[in-house]
Amino acid sequence: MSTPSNSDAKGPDHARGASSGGASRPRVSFQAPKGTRDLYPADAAKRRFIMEAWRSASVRFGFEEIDGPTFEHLGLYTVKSGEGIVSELFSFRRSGGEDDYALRPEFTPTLARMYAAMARQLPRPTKWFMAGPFFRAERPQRGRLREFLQWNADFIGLDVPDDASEDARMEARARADAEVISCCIGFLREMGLDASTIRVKVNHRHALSRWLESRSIPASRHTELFTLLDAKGKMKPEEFAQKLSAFGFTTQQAEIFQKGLIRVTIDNPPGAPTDEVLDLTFFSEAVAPLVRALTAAGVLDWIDFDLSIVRGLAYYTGMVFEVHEAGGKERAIAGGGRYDGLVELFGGPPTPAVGFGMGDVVLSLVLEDRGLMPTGTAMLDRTGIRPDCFVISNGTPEAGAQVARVVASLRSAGLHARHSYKATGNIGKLLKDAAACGARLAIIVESDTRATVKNLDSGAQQTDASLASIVESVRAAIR
RNA sequence: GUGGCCAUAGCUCAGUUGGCAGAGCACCGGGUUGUGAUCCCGGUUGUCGCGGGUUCGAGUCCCGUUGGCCACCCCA
Repeated sequence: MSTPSNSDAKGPDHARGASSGGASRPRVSFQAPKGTRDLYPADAAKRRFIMEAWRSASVRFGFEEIDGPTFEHLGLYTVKSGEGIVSELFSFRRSGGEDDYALRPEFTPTLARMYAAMARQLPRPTKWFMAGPFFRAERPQRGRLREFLQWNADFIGLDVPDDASEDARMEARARADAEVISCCIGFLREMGLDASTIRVKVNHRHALSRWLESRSIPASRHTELFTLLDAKGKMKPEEFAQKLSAFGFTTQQAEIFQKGLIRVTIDNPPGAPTDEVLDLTFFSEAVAPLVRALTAAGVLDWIDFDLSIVRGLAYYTGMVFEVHEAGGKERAIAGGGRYDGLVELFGGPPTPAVGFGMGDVVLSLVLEDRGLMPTGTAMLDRTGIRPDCFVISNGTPEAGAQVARVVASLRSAGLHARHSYKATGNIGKLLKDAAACGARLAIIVESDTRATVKNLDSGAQQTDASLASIVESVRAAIR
């Protein structure tokens, strides 16, 4: 390791090896790439916990699991989002190849591609979910990394015939919208969150569009209004009101947009005569079926209707929503909406669809902050990796000789059995080892035929158990 | 892409005007009490993120670079 450096002869470009081997080597970084995570056992358990909960909620709500490639042709993403998206992607070309690829930054294009390819033979509606890694070339900060997990659930097509009336289709869209939102809420509820800590903010693009149309404001300016509403929080109220006046809204009306929230119940729909400042008739008509469907699903108490939620994406065509921690300090936990034109854009038949995505980064922050991320044996239980038993010797040679045999027979029987790798015969230290790994039972081998079975949760112990029937004893004790 | 702060043992951190690389916890071994604790003794752990520069001498000062945290931007 004391080889003299020959960097003088190699020049500065070769003097940067992280290795101390002496000979020049390519520069190697021993740090993980920016915005990625190394998952040690406790971290991997958290990931598994979240992934399993996502899967469980999806299955419970009748979604089927799919997945696609983690990289796609670069063009798949520029079709929807334009060339500007490229700087946000990890894109690459294989050495010697001619095609450009990109690590997937989102799932919707893959979903639309997969659906379009099979549309003729898929049931209506089709309900799909997936959860997996995604990649975005953004600068990391709180709640945002370059590699993260995302859960997607999508409801594609409607549960009515193609020739159904527009009213029937509107009701069907609202049912689908509500089912997707309910699935998201069902997961959050399972995590221990509730309507006082989490708010689901919902808006409907038809409401604003029809309001603008009624004022003869051309469609070309609708996007401009969406952008302005999206930027609401980043400007002073006076500036916001002044810009809003360009769309015919008064200062008083701007205050309603400023506050955003419209709390709605089934008995108190928006557009009631009490709303004198801003005529909410269009909003009311747009969301009334959705309010009914959310009520039927039992989740209306989680919902705030919020006129300022627009989502950045141009492709949303109806309901849009975001899920926020009630304190409003974190980034959005989840977001989604209706995108009725997207499947067609990817070569499929005209197909209404609604879905959402939820990342693991903000979710984890919220769960950790509220003490809802399991730790210790609770996490081992939730992820199914808690040891059933920990086999130790009482320190005598004849007992010590039996440990490996006992462990092997327990493992052959399908039990999760561990033992100590320590040299000590100190029973107190070995029990500490057993408790540290979260084992339910400790088996203290006492001789070449007998053992003590100790329940590490209760402290109760059964003495003089037979080694010959140890598997049955363990099964009985952990039942 | 822009800006601020930061990087020393496995973890949390100290390290004075530049002068021998440190503490607690953790971990490992031994001892005591046949039971997870307490206690006692001993021990391991360092490319001071990386690469240059200044200097007799750099963890410390300077430059660059990588990574982290935070804000802006963006947010599928």
